[in-house]
Amino acid sequence: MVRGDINLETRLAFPACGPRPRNANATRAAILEAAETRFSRESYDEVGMRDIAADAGVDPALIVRYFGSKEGLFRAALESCQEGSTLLDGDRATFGTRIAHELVYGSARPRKMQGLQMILLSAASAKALEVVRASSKERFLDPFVDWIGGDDAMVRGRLAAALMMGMKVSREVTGGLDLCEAQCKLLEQRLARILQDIIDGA
Amino acid sequence: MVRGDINLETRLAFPACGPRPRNANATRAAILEAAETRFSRESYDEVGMRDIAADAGVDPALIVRYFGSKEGLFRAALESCQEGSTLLDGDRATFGTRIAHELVYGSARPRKMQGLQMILLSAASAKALEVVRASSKERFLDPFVDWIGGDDAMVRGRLAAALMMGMKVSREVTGGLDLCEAQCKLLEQRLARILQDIIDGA
DNA sequence: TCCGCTTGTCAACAGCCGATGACAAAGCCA
DNA sequence: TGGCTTTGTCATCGGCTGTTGACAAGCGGA
Repeated sequence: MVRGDINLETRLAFPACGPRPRNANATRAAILEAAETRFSRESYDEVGMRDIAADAGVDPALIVRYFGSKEGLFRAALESCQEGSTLLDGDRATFGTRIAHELVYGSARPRKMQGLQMILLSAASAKALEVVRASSKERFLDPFVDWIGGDDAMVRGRLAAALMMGMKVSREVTGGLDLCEAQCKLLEQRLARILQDIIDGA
Repeated sequence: MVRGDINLETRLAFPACGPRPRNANATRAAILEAAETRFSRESYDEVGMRDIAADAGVDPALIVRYFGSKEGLFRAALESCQEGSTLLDGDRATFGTRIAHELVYGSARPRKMQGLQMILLSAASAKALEVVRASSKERFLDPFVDWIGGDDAMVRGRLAAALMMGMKVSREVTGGLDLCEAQCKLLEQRLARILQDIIDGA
């Protein structure tokens, strides 16, 4: 988060506190971080380069300089995001419960599934879909399938991934507020068992 | 499909074959049909009013006249679509197999799940999401939950809907070409059983 | 000190978008 | 026939988008 001697908050609070310090690495990183956040909360089409630039406290032209284009930035953000995925961290036997809890009770703007969120949000946009298609398989699905293991791991990975993504979409669509406490708990339990059954191959 | 004495194909082939016949109902219907098709194939943000107008062989200004705005047209298209949903037609005991077959082997541009596809594609756009939130529950989820029945029908409906939507997204993201015949068959079987188990409350 | 490369800033471009309002023509009714 | 409403056409608006190129300023090496 180093960007010269002036941090993001200060810069946002006092936009006219002088020109941006010359630091290419920090600037690049700031843009990338802003892009990850934006693209995991809004769809590709909705996010403007000026938005990202403003978040990073940077001139929009610098995005083009460092990432070539909006599509290039999206690609970089997607790849950067998925590297940090912690989906598969933890005991295999508790995979279902962990994921189910995250899906039912987790923050609507999680850090854990940021890559998944980006894929989901931008799957609707043709341009972004190209990028997603090119990298989601090897960066998300393949590791997941490897982690599952076994003959029909691809099928099981596909099922589990579909269920996870569907739960996210479903929550997005309904606004996430239409179930009472008991129903949430029940949903969590059933979801956990289904997920676990899928990866266990039951 | 009646629109004066000149049908859509003729009009597209000969765009200069005279002014559009004066027929408000037919024009409205043509716009609505074009919108349904477009919105179920591309996201809300990607579809332009000029695209829809061109498909319907209509001046873009007429869309505003008849539906108020792009958002109004989307709302109308969504409502019109979901009325014709045939998801729940058929024997309850074969629900899983029917849906699974449709999800695995069905056309990428189905007529059956057009409403679902619209919801999915446009859930990423903030403006469309408002509309979707307002009507998807009562027009899609509630009938589904009623059809399932029982105490925890809401939870089960949610799970099944999530799985269905997730499969659609998953297929979209991967391009739908990454499984061999045997794997498709296996996927279909497992999906069918999981779906059936969900609605049966197992 | 001067040069050259890097980095940041700014104004502007072409293109698309949704939406508006003026206008023309068709059809209907008195 | 004359007038009114409905329907369709067209030009255009303001705003936003991604992208570009000119320009300025910092900074290190000769």
